[in-house]
Amino acid sequence: MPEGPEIRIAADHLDRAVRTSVATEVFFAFPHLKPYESQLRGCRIAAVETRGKALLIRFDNELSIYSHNQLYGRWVIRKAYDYPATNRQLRLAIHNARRSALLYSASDIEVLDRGQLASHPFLSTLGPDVLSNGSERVLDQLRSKKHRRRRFSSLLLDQRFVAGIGNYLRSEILFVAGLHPWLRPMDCSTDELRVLADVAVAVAWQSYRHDGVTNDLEGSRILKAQGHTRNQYRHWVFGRGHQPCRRCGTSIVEDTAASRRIFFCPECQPGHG
DNA sequence: TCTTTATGGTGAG
DNA sequence: TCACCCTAAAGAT
Repeated sequence: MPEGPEIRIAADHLDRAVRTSVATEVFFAFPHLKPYESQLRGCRIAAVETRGKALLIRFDNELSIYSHNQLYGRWVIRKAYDYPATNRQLRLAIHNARRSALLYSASDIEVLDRGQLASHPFLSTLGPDVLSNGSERVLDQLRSKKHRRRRFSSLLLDQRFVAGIGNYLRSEILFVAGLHPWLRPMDCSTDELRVLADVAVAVAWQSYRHDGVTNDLEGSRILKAQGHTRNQYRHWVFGRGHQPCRRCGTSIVEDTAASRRIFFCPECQPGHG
C-alpha cells in the first residue's frame, strides 16, 4: 500500500535485485506491451528511480518501464522463477540470472522512450518529490501564489504541489506541524509555513527509514513491546478516530476532505473557526 | 455471495 | 465536488 516512502522502499529492493544486471527475460501481462518483451530482453538495467508514487526502471537502450501501484500494486522479489503462491494477478516480471522482480495487481504500467518520458502526462505535472528535495522546495510551493488560498487538506494530497505525500502522511504531517487541516498557507506566518515544510520532509523520511511508522519512535517502540499491533502503534492520528490524542488525550476527530478520510486533534491543531 | 473499503488518480461540470 | 476507474481483502448477509 503505497505512498512515496513505501514506493521508495520497494524501489530500493528492486534496485538491489536487478540494477546493473541483464534482463534475461521480461514478461508483460497486458497484450499491448507484449512487443516490448523482446526489445527489453538482454538489456541491462541502468537505474531504478521513484518520482513521487511512480516508479521507473531505466534500461540501457533508452527505454523505461513506468509503473504506478495506485492502491493495489505490489512488488515481490524472489529467487529467479520462484513464484509465490498468491491469487493476485502477475502483471510484470523482470528476470535475471539470480532474481525475479514481480509486479502484482498494478493496472498502470507503460513502456516509455526518452521523449515519452519527458512529456509524460502524469510525471510532467508532479511537484517536487518530498523525499528528493530539501524543505526549501516545499516552502517555495507553500508560498507560491498558486497554492496560497488552498486548504492544507486539499494541498497535501495534490501531487502537483508536492509529490509522494498520500492520505496517511497528510494527517500525520498536519498533526506534527500542529496545523488544522482547514487552514490555508495565507492564514499562516512564514515561521509556521517553514515548520510545515520541515515537518513534511521529516515525517516522510521517518516513514521511509522506519517502515511506515510516523508516530514518535520511542512511543511506538514501547507500544510494540507491550504487544500492540502495528496498526495501533504506527501513527499519531491516522486511523485513530475517537481514540485519545497521544499528546493531550482529546478525542481524535475523523472527517472527510477531498473524498478521503482525514484525522486530526482539535486541541493540538488549533486555528480553525 | 453480496457490499464496502483502501496508504490513488482522472475527468466532467 | 462527484462519479468513476482500478484490484484485493475485509466485512456484512
